[in-house]
Amino acid sequence: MTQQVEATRRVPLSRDRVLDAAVALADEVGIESLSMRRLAQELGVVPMALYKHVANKDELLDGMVDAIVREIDPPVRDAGWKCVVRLRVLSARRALLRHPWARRVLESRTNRTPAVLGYMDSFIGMFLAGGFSVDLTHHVMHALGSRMWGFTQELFDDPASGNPAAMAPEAQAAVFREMAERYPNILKVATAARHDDGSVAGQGCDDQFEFEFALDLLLDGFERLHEQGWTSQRANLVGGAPGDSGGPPKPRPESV
Amino acid sequence: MTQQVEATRRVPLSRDRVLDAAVALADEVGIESLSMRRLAQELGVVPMALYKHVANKDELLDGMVDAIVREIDPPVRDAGWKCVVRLRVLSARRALLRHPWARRVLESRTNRTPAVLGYMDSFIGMFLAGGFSVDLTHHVMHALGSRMWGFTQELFDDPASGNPAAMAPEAQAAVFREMAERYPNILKVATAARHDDGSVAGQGCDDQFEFEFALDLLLDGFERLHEQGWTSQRANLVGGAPGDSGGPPKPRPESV
DNA sequence: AGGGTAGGTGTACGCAGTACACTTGTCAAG
DNA sequence: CTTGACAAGTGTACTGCGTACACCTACCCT
Repeated sequence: MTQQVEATRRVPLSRDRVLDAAVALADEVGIESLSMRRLAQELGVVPMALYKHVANKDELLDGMVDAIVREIDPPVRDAGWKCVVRLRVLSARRALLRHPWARRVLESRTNRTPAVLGYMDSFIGMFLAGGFSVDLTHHVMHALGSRMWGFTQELFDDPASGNPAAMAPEAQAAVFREMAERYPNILKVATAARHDDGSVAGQGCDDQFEFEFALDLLLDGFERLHEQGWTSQRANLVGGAPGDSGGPPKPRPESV
Repeated sequence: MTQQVEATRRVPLSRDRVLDAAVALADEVGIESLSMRRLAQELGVVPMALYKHVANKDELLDGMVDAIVREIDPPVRDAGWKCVVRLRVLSARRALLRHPWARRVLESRTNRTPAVLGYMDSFIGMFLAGGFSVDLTHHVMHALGSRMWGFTQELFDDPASGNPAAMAPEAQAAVFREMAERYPNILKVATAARHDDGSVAGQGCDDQFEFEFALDLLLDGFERLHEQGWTSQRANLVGGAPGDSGGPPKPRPESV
């Protein structure tokens, strides 16, 4: 009988099991529905049991982020910095797209977890290995910002339609007319983006294309600065703008 | 006596009064401590009273965002697109910096409020007025992304120190040693960024500089594409990559 | 004078995170 | 074989949240 109980006995929880379950649950029901109680239930356990394996919910979220970040491929070897960086970012993008909630969580955290730091460190290393100065690398990392993770914020998601097709065509037309009047420019680019791929209701534009467009624009900018031997003339902080060292971005002090 | 009561009687709530109080409270105690209950208390009113003026908390947050967005200056007139865009973004940045919580709220919302749409519309208008094609404008807006609002995500905030100076120097040294071992590249750029302005404990780098650096890098990129008459050859979606129309960003289909 | 209505109130519900004291299962040492 | 320590899981309870719903009340218009 004892044996039977042991046979039925669940495998004990562990931090990894908790984290994996949390990731799976978030994938399934969305991050906003991920609660300690719900997760516990999923694991067939009482809520407080989780606290034996994670300190609190924040630490749980950190662990989830770390798990995703570890999915990102390591940098490819023996290639130019541009290619290495590009592929790495696109790998990150793939990982993040597998878990749509990851973007939000990553943004909400003041990321100091090991995997995140490790990723950033190796990211910096890619530029340094490519011959970038520490100075330029620093600014370039800032310029890349969260695009390092492979996401854009789609502030722009299909502005014309609330629920794509789930409203009466008359109401749809009314919304459309209203938009045309109030936000003519948005409408222009929205409709232009659309009849490229024919659909009105579907996804307005190709996110992957937009992402790579922006990424390449930045990388090309970095390349130009690097070739020119750009360096941040900190002089423009204390005095007049010196002879622009050839590079384009030369911030004029705008009196913030 | 009735008069006396009337004299003491509070001015009635209104949507604007609620919104203003919410903004002020968030400025003061942080967005995460802004609750309906707390806000009601601040206004000397019972929580449910607020619901006579805002539908729910989400709508409250939307209203708060709108209030901030309305603080952004209108575009300057009679200047080149680059200057107009630049100044507008920097104005947005100033507005957002006045309310540190605004970034997070703006990001968390699926922004469809009037002021936000209005801002985006006029933003698009600036490029179109500068002679950009609708097509290029579209991609450029994506590339700008949330930088349109004047913020970077400071994923990078001073990686070496938890609480700047609030820890024992020995512990500080230990952390430092640990960092040096595990994240040597982060350490390199962090320390380099630092001794420029002398302080070790303070803000590691000049956010405004970083922001303008990235912004100008993008704007210069836009300018180059515009001058070249760049256009997105959507052909690369259906067939082979056509003769690159001169512009740098030419996404290779990377098999996402 | 009367009644509709906008604005403010009170009570209550369900859900969240988690503190704290407890039982239970496992295994090593005596 | 007992014992007892320790890790893992439990139960109960607290506080705070957003908000539904029924109610009151003071004012304006007829």
